[in-house]
Amino acid sequence: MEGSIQQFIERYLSVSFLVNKRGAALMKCELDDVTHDQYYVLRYIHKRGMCTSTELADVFAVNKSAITAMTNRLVEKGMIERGKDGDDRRVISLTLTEKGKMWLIETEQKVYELVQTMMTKLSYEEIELFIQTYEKLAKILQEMEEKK
Amino acid sequence: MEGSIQQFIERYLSVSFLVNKRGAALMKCELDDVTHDQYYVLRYIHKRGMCTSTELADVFAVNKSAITAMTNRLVEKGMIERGKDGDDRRVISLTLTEKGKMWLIETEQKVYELVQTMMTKLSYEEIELFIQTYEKLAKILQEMEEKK
DNA sequence: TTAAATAGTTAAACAATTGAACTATTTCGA
DNA sequence: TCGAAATAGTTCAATTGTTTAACTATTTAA
Repeated sequence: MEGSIQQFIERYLSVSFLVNKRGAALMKCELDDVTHDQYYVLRYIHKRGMCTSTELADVFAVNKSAITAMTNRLVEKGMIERGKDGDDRRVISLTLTEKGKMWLIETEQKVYELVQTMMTKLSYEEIELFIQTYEKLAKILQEMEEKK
Repeated sequence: MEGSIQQFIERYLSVSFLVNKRGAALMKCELDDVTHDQYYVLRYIHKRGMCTSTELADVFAVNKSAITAMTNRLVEKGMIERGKDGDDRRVISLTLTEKGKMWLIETEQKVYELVQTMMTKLSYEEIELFIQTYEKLAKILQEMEEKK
């Protein structure tokens, strides 16, 4: 039993790193001059409608200054814009520009096709179970992080 | 049915990115002055006993010059060493130094504990199925890459 | 035997990241 | 209510990972 857990850990470490590296490499082909990380930031902002630097830094588990740098690049590319709103004048809201929305919708299409070709090699049930467990892991990781 | 696949893709994209970012952030705490990527390179070399730049570049899906840069840093840190061996004098073999081995063994311990705390929140069967599917995905990705 | 292929390096450029110091604004407790 | 502490975001310098193109050295093969 103990030995098996060890093996699980070993297998998990190997496979998770590989799938991510290779997945990112494949996705990059569909992303024009936007990077992999930038794509996820655009996705997140779009899903939320708008958000703040602090929220992005929390969600992606990086420093706020990393977010400033990334959003600078996205603003330069015309994908997002900064705006002041709300009563708190310290807060800066980030939203997609029209160009950003257009780009995202187009790109989501391509990325979806990519993920779909990958997924359709598995059964419906297998995907369902896999994602469910993955989501549990996300929750567990978040709790572990909060404990620190 | 179509709608569900769309949702799977959406959920997969969100959760895979998050688990990786957060997982990497947690792991980083255990890695002293070695980075997350460097850790995986050390792991890989250790598992294989020795390997070459070209092999690393293939496995991690990056350019060979990226590997040169990384191995330079690992050599500077005294973790690995370059050696000539074999008949082909173009090939440079990469192996862990004693210090590198020591460090890896110590660190694997800590990382294993981390992954273990994560995994023990799931049932044995769930982990088994999850990793099996993950490994299938790795294989599928590799095939997709080769097709290009 | 020479042309093509392969293994690896170098250099310039860019993206992501951290940490510390900073500005501007808000919150809160005495 | 006032002043100190907290919060939101930026700036700057440094490190790391990455790509691309040009390069050296060696091997393979026509």
